[in-house]
Amino acid sequence: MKLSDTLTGEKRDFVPLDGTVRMYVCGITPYASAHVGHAMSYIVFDVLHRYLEFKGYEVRYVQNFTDIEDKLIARAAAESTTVEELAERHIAEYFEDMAALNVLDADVYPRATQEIPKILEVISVLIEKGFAYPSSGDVYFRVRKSPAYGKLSHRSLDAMRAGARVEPGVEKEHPMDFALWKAAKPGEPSWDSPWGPGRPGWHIECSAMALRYLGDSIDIHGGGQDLVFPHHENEIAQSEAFSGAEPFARFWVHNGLLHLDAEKMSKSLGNLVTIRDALAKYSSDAIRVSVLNAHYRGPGYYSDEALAGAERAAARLRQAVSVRAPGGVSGERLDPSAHRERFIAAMDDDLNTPQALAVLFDLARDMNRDAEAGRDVADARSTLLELGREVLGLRIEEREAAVDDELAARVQTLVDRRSELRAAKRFAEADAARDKLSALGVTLTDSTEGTTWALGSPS
RNA sequence: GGCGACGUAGCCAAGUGGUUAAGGCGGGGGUCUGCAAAACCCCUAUUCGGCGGUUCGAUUCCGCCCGUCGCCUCCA
Repeated sequence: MKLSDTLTGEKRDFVPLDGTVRMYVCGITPYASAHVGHAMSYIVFDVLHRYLEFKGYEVRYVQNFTDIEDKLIARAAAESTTVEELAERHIAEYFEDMAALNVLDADVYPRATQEIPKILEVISVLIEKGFAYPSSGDVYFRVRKSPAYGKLSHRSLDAMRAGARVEPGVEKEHPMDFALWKAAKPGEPSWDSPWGPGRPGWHIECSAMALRYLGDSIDIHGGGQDLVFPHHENEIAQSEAFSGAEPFARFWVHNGLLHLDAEKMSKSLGNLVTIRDALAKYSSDAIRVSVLNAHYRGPGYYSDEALAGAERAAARLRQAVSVRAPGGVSGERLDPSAHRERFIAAMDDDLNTPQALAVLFDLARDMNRDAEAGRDVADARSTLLELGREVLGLRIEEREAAVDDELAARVQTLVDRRSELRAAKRFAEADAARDKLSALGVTLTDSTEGTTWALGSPS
């Protein structure tokens, strides 16, 4: 398959270094509930994960939690709790959110606070090699020592220097030098180090975890586009300086950012919709469809209109898997192999999920049409479910009725009475019964085989 | 200011140097139904931001312009 690489700007053939694909995706900083922008990112990498496995690769997927960081410290203080408690709570919530979105688990979920020895090792080696220097309890990375600094984000040190913010009271050799280790302030969580008590800087934890769990050279490093600079730029600099191995990551994969009302959804802007908010209104299939309906590298848009449309689209797939030829099949069958090939070709082309989804919709239409014509669509149904579920992570299942028996019995009684009225052609009374049920949120579906009902709007 | 991305039907969104420019939503028509609802089927861009250039031919390649957005500071 072909995959885009932010570092080179190329779309080229993806072949793992060896039999196992090593994939590292930057995880969350667990100081707040995850929002739908996170959902977009992790759905994208979930589909990449799933597709690589579908292609027969073994994948070792590592996703971190940065559970010590300025925001966590500030938020914990504001909530009068500890950093650990705050992080633990949001990590647990994150796992629930991901499960609800049908995102497969990574193989390892390392946490910064549990990787301090490796972090200290990396920093020590960087100092030994001259890539880092202590400065009054802090340790900084020396960007001028790294000649290729800026290669990922495609900018020069000079260009960055112009806009660099100079923090007062910090003694750095260059404005762009960044902290590997931060001296502890009173009351902050800290760990002992050769440079005094402190905590890791923002970028070092990802380098340490990637190096520890995946090695010096990994196949895919992913994250949102907003991480390209400075986070990933710094990760490359640190990791390559530490190991001497290049490239640190063979493919840098970045997803576009989710927008809400024409602006990027971000924590600082405060225009957030949490994953829980979204799941309260829309199914995970709808959320996934809305994400996968656009290419991962472009921006995404979250709006009620878009999600409602995606909900209808997801329902279309769900409906298609239940179609059967009325009155038996004629012996001809719908052969889905061409659809399957088109789907794979689309996914092979840098994960073109909009096109892959389109193939599934084409298949759904063909199934409806052919079933009506008396053809056997069993193979097509298997293909639709295989590709939709395994690769795109859709559930494609009937909504849970979630109706207790007592209510079901009462509704059924009313439905039966209406059926009797209809049979007697007392339509005015029958319609009144339907209206009454409708007011209770029950939708009726009449067919030649009788009347079925469901809570809420059908399918 | 520097770097980068993008502008395709009412909305979202793929795509291609040249037979009919995917798909979804919405809208219109039809089938089904006692009537509905739901569902399904069909239709829905002579045209791809504007102006030039390259070419036999460009929406697709190049240049300029206009517009939107992102990064350069914490962010998936």
